[in-house]
Amino acid sequence: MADARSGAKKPRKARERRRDKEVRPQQIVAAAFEEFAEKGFAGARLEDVASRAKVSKGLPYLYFKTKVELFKAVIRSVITSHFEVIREEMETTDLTVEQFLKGPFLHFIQDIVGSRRAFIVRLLIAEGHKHPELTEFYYEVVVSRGMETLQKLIDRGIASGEFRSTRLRDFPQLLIAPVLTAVIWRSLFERYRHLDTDALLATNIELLVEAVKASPIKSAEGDGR
Amino acid sequence: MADARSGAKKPRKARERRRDKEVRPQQIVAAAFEEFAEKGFAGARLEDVASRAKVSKGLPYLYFKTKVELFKAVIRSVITSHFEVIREEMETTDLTVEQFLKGPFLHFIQDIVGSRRAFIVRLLIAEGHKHPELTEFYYEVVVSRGMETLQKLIDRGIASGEFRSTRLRDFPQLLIAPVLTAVIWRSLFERYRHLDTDALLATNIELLVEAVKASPIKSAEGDGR
Amino acid sequence: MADARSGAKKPRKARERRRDKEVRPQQIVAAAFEEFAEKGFAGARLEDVASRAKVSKGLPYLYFKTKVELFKAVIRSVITSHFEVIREEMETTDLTVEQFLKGPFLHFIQDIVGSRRAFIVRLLIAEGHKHPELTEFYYEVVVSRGMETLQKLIDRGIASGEFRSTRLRDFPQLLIAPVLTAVIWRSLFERYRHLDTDALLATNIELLVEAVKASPIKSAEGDGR
Amino acid sequence: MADARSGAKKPRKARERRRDKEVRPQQIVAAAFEEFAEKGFAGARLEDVASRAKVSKGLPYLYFKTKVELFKAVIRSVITSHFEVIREEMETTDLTVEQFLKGPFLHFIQDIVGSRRAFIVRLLIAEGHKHPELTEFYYEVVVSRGMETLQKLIDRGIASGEFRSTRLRDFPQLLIAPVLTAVIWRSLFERYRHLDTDALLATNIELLVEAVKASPIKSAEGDGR
DNA sequence: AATGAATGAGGGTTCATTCAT
DNA sequence: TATGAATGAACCCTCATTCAT
Repeated sequence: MADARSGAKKPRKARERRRDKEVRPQQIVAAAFEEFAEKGFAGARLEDVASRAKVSKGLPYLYFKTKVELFKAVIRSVITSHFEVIREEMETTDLTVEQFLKGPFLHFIQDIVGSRRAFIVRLLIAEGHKHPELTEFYYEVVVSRGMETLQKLIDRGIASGEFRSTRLRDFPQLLIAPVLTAVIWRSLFERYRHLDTDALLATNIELLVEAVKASPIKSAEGDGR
Repeated sequence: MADARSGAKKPRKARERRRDKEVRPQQIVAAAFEEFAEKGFAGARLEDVASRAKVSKGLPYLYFKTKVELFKAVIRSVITSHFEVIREEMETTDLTVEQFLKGPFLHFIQDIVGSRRAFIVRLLIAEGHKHPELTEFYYEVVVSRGMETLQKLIDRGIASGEFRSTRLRDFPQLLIAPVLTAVIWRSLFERYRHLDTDALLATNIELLVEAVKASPIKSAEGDGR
Repeated sequence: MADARSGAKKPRKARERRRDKEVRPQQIVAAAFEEFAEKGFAGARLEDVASRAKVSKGLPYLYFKTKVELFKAVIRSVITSHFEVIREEMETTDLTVEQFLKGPFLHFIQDIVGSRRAFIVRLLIAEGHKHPELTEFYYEVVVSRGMETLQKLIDRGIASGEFRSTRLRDFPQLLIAPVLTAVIWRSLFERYRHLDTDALLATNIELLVEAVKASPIKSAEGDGR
Repeated sequence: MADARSGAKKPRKARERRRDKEVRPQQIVAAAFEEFAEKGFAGARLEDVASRAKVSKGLPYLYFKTKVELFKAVIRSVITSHFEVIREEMETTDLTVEQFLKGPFLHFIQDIVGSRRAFIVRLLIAEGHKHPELTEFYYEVVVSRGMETLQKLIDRGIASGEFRSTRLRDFPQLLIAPVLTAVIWRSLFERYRHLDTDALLATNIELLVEAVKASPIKSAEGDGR
């Protein structure tokens, strides 16, 4: 399944061993991710995690002291890194804010919904309050920074005259809110009624942008509100 | 409904018992609600439910065959009834759509966020996929009808010329999305950063209405899009 | 096995149930005693305790929160009460001190060696340092009081002129020391070489008494014995 | 014993390795001793033994087939040799028996109590009955010989007229009994109440000697008994 | 209808032991 | 000889569920 081509008896195993050693935690975390995603924290059995990762029952404990520790590792593995990319882009782009929201940003959140990362949301909602440090970690790394960055983006739009000054600035959550809805719909209601989540997200951004955009003409007259 | 006048020896006790008989299940469901809300389905112990309801450990089994059955009863008890009221109002009101959204509807969703009912959301997200019938029930009774009703409302706005014809009509979820966000924020992140959920919800509606409203002047000129 | 004679189907069970409820903890402690005595704390399996007590695996946990708790209960059950009797006797007797030591006291310690209580010594030696509260409890209830009482006894002998003033008074442990030896010999070496523990204990007391006795005439005539 | 002068490439390493080869088992046994002493047989983890000995987890298995085997090696290592010295001295000394008991013998047993060797007592008491061969070995090498030697010593005293003929001869354990008491007191009760174990042991010997000594006058007449 | 003692399957965790390197 | 990753049996403890009363 991997790059095995050496005809000798053991060299392949040797290489695998060595690689395994480095990959094991990831393997286990990946398996745990699936199990947790499917069954929730309490519902997931470490034995199943192990056998999904094709290792023995006891091995996960070599890398993760407890089930909770493994759970945290799972959360961290999903969170890490994905958000930095879009953040940087957001701060360095030379697109207009509207273009950015309707382009890269929209794609980013559409991707989230489609990706397995979305499960993390369910996990956090379900178990978060039992693991405050984890929630705090998530808040610091993802939520807090995300909100800040969005706020800056909107502010930039306002400063440049592209947007009116509205309360959207104070509630950047509104740009994200449908992501949650989409994720949850997919995992709960999709089987009863299909929801085009891409369009849902696009529509939300369109409408919000429409609402806050300084219309060429309007700007001459003041913004009614 | 509970008026018993049986001339037995201990009339008062008899009456109490009769009342108990009717009230017991509610008592238990209420206690279960609290436990499930605090600890999730798997984390809640039937023994704790029982003692919270001040009944014996075995009693819940007289009314609910299994823990799952009890869980379902909890979900149903929260769902039931609360939504019918607003639905009827929505269909019979003679407010303009904008007035309705910014008035009764806004209050309704603001209430949800504040109420204990909000926990149900977390429960459903966490456990829903394991209980499809339950999810289906919830979908039918709350989600599906809710979306339909909102759609009708928006359509009414369009028909009356109050609103432009936008895709909001296809995604009434957008009017609700921040409710989820608010509920989850409250239960997970409030301790790190306060969020004014009432304002969040209000802002969302304002912005969406702003976006879809047919502005008197605009209508003459077309809406740029 | 018990007093079953009622021919009816259930009455016996009913009676048993009720009695069981009160006796269960004792039953379990008794079974635990055997298991711990045989295998030590770590070596004993709660499941074996349960089946020895003819109850289900989980029942012990209804009465004892943890294995350690059960262990403590075992220790307590053995300690309690047995020592008070001899203590009182020691303080109220009108025998001479020599008579008391060679009579009631000797019998008391001889009994200990023969009884199952002796196992407790092994348990404490083996596990005591891991359960300081337990050890402290044992020290307070048995050791400390025992030493005090013996000291008083010896002091009485000195005061009455029966004994010389020797350091035995400071080390009443010497009157007890062979009990430990006897217990341990029995459980470890008896199979290789028989030891008459009764005689061992008797000899120790004889010799110590001989050593501390103030025989006024002795030097002149030999020791009346 | 370890002088290797092989002219290989890395002489020093070679020599080290050779030395290691001989020292390793001792290293491991020493580490195991500490662990067993602290935590008992079941409580000690082989991994801790290994890391205390600064070797890898698997190495102990190269020298000791199982944990039990290692345990036995520990016991043997402590037993061996220490007792031969005093035995020889006992048989070749030209001190009087009283002098010997109050001098070298007393020092010997006082040393035991202070030394780490004392832990062995706890280990044997706790686990001995599970390892009969071990117990037998201990009995043969230490107990049996020790008792015999003491008996001979006492007999020598009697033969020389230094001692009366008493039952102490049949129970030389009495000279040793307080050692057990001292060891156990130290490890269990010392924290609650200090015991001067040296004085305890000295007192025991003094009193026993006093009891069996043929008083100058008595010796002329014979000891009535 | 109600109690709560009792059951026993199930899951987290540990650790002696193995084995590929 | 030495390493330490990996195995898997075993054991403590929990808790949904039953059932005699």
